[in-house]
Amino acid sequence: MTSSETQAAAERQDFIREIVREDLKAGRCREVVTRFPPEPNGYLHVGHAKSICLNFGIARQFGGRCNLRMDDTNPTKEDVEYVESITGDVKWLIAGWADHCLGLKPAGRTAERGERDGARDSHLGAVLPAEAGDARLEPFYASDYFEPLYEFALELIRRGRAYVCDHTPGEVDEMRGAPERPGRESLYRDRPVEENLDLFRRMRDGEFPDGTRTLRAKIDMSSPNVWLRDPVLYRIRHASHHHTGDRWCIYPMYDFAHGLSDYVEGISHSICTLEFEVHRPLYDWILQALDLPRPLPRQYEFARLNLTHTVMSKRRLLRLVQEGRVGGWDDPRMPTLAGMRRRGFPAAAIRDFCERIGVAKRENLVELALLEHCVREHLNRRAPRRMAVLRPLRMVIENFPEDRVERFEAVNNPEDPAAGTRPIPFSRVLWIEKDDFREVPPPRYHRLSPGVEARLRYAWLIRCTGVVNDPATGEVVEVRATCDPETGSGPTPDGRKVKATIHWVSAAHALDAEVRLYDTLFAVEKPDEVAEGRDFTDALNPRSLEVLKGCKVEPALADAEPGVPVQFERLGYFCPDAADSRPGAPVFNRTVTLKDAWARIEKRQGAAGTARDA
RNA sequence: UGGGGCGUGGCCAAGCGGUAAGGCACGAGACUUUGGAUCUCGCACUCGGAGGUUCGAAUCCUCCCGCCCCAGCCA
Repeated sequence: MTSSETQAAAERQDFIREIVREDLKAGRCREVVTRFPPEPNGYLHVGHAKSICLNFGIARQFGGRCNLRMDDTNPTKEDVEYVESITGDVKWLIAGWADHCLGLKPAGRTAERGERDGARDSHLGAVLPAEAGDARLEPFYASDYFEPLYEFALELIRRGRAYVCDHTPGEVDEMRGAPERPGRESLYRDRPVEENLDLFRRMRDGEFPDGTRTLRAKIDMSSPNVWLRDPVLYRIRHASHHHTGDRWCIYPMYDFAHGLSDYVEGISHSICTLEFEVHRPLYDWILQALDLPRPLPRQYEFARLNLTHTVMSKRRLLRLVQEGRVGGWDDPRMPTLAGMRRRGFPAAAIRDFCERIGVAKRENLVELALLEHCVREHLNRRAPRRMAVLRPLRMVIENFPEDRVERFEAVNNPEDPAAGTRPIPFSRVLWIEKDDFREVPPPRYHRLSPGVEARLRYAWLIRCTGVVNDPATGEVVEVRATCDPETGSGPTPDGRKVKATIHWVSAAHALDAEVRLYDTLFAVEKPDEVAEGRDFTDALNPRSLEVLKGCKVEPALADAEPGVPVQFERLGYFCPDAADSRPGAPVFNRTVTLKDAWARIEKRQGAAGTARDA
């Protein structure tokens, strides 16, 4: 955890935390229990990170806990692959920050049924890592509550608040009415309790095919809030479930399962996104209709995160994966936690980002630049510096003997003296970056060109004496230069200054590497807003991935650890790809570029040129 | 046109009746063996609009305008 995180946690203030603080002060709840309840039907993305940071952040700040729960009430869309990735991603994101607040439960345990103050109750408390001992823990599952949920449904029927409805899906749809027009009551609405009980039991026993009957809440078909027009509570689905197997053929709907799951786990604050705001009356109705003995959870809503140059809906991310637009859920261009991790984004940087974007109720579109800023800020302080040449151009130091090797001490991290130094070999033939040489330098370009003197990072000043061109294409294939060995570290003896410092790698000592450069997945800020008749995939950035082979990196990079970021000086932050990098054949992912003043100048000049031409 | 929300600088976002925080982005400069980092300065006479209440309004009231969400046996 960073010190800014400690500090910010104390000051952090948003409308939800304000409510929590008030609830605590007024004694409306004794402990703060939140939950993060994803449906295991896809991978987690930055939008989820916002929710995770909010829920765990609150638990952390107020000494409570946050349960990880699979909201798995729809067997047809969910899969264990997703519960595993979700669990891993959550643990990765909160590691070293809020893992002590992570509420899990002993593997295999389901809710305890019982009585409390004479009322039917069901409860399943969390186990925190500190109290786990040897017990194997796992996330909570809404599907673990299918039995108590079924009991709650029976109770609703007994109370005359729910009934079995035989209308077809089409009829139900048609009878629901429209937002400005009331619906019509089901023909089965006044079925006697006993008949409802019998039918519902037989639904569970598998006597009826899918879609033939539902259990519905008896509320108000003329409510202006359509979610109160006798919403479906249970549907029949003869499908096996990733967690409960074939034990059930009726499955509860979100609205019925969610609030009651919150209740079972003793959640105090149930935080979700804005689109559930209209469901809140139903959330409350269900809990209140049961006269439950313990305090009821309360639902609060905040605006979900939108990020420029990407899409966030699971449906669209799934399409990118299924259509092969990306390499998978963990493709480094994806806004998924798995993708960002593979790309090299530190969890702490993502948390910092989530903190900076704030929590409010207004719709928002956060610039990707903020996320990148957080990543750079984090990495600048800790990533070791290394030299790497991405697009090698041969340079010969004419006055440096063929057989000689010099070693310079290079600082590992100027931001962290404790990181020490390392030796880097220097010899007659070097690789420099193609970008660092121009035969004809444009205005404001102050790197190398014929006749110009520049600093070789950590080494001597050199002066370009000429070039060797490809006779066929005219392309520069070699740069000739002489070095001035009087110009060691520190200022030059004669006080002469040079405009540029360029990086280099000794050709005789360099390692070959593959480097993957990433740009935004989408070419436009709002891929969700494409023109009529076009698809969001039309906005995909054709240059989102550039693979460079034959890059030259300094010897110290031989033992770079997968997933651990380094800075390639003057270029950006990179980390060995966790999936494809091999000891003798490293593959680096570019996490993010360094801020680049020259690139900005070039871009501006380019833009000016276009404007003139137009 | 029913209901539920939301409108503060390019993007986020504080502000809770006392005279517009902060961050990102952007611009200028200093420093610099990363055109990196760091540092300094600049960047809303104004809070969707119009009225009203008040000594005083982004904050309270009224009306208007705009945007988002809701009619899955998805979550």
